[in-house]
Amino acid sequence: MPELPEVEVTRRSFADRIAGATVQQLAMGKPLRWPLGCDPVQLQGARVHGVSRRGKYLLMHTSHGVLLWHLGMSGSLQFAPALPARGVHDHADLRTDLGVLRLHDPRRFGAVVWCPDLDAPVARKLLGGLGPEPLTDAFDAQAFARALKLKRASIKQVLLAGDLVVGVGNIYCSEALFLAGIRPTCRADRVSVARAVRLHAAIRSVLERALAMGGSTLRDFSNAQGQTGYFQMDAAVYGRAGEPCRACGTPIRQIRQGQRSTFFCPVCQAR
DNA sequence: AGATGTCCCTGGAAGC
DNA sequence: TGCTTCCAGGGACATC
Repeated sequence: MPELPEVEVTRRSFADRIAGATVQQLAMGKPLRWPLGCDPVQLQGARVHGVSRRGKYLLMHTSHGVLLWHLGMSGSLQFAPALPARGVHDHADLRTDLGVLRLHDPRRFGAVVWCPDLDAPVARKLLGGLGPEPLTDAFDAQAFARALKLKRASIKQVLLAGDLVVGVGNIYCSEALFLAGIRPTCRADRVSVARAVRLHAAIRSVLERALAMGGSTLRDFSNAQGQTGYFQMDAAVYGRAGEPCRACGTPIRQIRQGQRSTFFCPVCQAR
């Protein structure tokens, strides 16, 4: 379940190594979340300039356009000089003169999408509505607090929506709200400026910590040890329904918001 | 227009 | 033991 920290760690693991490569062939497997959007032959001969990240998308900049990679919920990328024959869940192989970049994605919520450039309609559709990056100055506490005042949905759903800040997935959302002492069901416009500022800091703190641990997560993942690492992360509330809150001992409660599980401490997150 | 619900997909766990 | 059902997740799209 890659969230922003793992996507970033993934990026760092191959961006430098693939820069300067020339694409020989893009081989696609079973259909993914969205179609590639072009004939793979068009990418042959493209030179890879670099790989950046926007939210949970990886942007591979090439001489022939931008290739977007999304890991969905079960995707992982591997880049190596050579790889064994594709398995049943390997749905994209980008073969270059420097190695093969492979998307492994059992649940196929991921995607590889080609955009001629970042102004193209498909790029605008996928990237245009994204909010500020949480770990940059673009994510401003005061602006965040003001924006919350315009939203009536629950704070949990507003954070997940991705237009006020990107990269806060279901797991880190529960964790950040716990850290900030805010109940997930609280209406966003009823979060005071002071509490919004705390939440802003909590989001950064949770993501930065996960990013720092993401390295070990990814190594475990690529070593096929099984878990993706969220369970090594020692979550404060996520996945701990019924277990005692580490701060006050009250059993952690689990509810559903928008078809998704939310975890919180009813005492530490009183409102 | 903003909020909410639905769907895509598959493997693993839980329930019968 | 073997079947069925449920659940996890991000995000586009449909509906209210």
